[in-house]
Amino acid sequence: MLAYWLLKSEPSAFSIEDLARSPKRTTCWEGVRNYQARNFLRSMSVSDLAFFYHSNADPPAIVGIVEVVKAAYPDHYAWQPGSRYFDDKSSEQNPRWVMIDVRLKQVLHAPCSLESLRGVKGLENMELLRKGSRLSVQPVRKSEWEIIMRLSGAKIRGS
DNA sequence: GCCAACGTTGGC
DNA sequence: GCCAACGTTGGC
Repeated sequence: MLAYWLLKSEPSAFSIEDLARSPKRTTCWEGVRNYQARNFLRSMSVSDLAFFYHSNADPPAIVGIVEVVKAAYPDHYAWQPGSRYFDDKSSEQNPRWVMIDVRLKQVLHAPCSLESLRGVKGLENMELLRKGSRLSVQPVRKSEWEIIMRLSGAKIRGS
């Protein structure tokens, strides 16, 4: 069963333009260091779709659509001393954190700013819009996905 | 830059 | 197990 997600990235760290320039428009999604977010990464399957969201941006917005092309595997950055993602409690023998690979499917012609999504009927319970929401990996309901796809004018089929 | 909302850490 | 202190996220 195809599932839908939302992935946050600060464009100053890694933007949708960076992804568009990446080899095969594909990147690993490393650095998630929150247990709830990690568990969502583990739940992802190849061919699941996700919104690419620019956080700490002007304006914060959903800017594209990516596809999961590799399911969760150990995040080796956690083992690298000096990496900003280093975690001495993670090891090759006992990996604590995981990453996935995603490929860019589409850059939205009309990005959906956070502000523009507030008040949209059907998005009342969306995690992204919850006050104080900080989850960097979050599930998106199919109904929410379809509403946003329509708003953005994106052409990808959601089935 | 401010600060609310979190998650984590560590003393007890 | 509680909870205060602290660090981080991320909108504004």
